[in-house]
Amino acid sequence: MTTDLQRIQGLPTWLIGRVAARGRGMVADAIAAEGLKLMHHAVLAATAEYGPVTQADLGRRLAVDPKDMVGILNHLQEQGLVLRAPDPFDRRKNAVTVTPEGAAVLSRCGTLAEAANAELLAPLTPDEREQLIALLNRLHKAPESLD
Amino acid sequence: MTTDLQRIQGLPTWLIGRVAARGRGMVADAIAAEGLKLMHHAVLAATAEYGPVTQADLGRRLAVDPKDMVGILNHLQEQGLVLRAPDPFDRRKNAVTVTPEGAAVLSRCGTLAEAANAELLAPLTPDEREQLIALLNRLHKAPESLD
DNA sequence: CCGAACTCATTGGACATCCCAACGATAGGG
DNA sequence: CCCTATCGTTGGGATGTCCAATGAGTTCGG
Repeated sequence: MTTDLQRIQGLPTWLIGRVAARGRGMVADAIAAEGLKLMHHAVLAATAEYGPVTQADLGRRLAVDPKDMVGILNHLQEQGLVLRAPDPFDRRKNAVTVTPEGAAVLSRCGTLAEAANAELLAPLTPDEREQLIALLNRLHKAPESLD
Repeated sequence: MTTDLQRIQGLPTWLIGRVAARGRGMVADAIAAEGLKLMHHAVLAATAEYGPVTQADLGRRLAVDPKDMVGILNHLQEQGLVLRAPDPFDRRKNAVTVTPEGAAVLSRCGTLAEAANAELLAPLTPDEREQLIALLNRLHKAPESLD
């Protein structure tokens, strides 16, 4: 007999949620050594990639609420990792850029995050890790054609 | 050249987190039709499985904070889906049981949740779905021997 | 040129989750 | 009969996600 609980806990969404929560915690612990939270790390990386970029743009690319983006950038700015400068061509916008120190922190955090990922995937063989990533990529890229 | 952003967004933890968030939302939307939240559904299912069970037991099994368990059970009880009766053998405890209506809602929610899961995994073949579940199970069962 | 509609950054609040700490009532072991 | 532990409950705080609204500024149609 299959119970309702087993029915739920055997569901892929439940399983994925559990693994995601654990991985999230592991990466968060890892990059905490650099004083960054998960989203701070992502925002910093996106800022580095897209050069001078507006907050609204960052929010859209990372699916972060504008309100939360304000707080994240405040924190990053207080740590001297990013700069907010008024855009001379559109005075509504802030042009966000990465400082040299921000780039250095970003580089170190990337390494820490990769180490945490390796630890999470430790039970799998290299082949299996590629399988997992490939499967997840198909589930991720399926709905959102533009990202 | 690989940017820091791509470095992060290609990480398994990032992918899993995105897929988990989407799956969570899909299941939540599905069972919202029955007036239940995710945790309410899980608690209801655990209550159905373990028969008369104490709140503390439910909390331990589902890793839910006792404080939050109070609120969840209050809500379920207001909807007439569970009953809290004093345990005659240990008057500290509440024996939580599922009402017939709770069992009916639970059954319908299980079907809805499975439909949402099927939608999430639609891009994969049946074989690939089994692969994914097997890989996730190994990542999930690795750390916690008792669950 | 002017107003309507939009975008931008920011603020406010609603909720869920998680952690820590207490409390009165009750149970069990020494 | 104490001492310790557990149970349900209440309280507070920290964090993360989401939706609504505001004032400043921009764009576009008429």
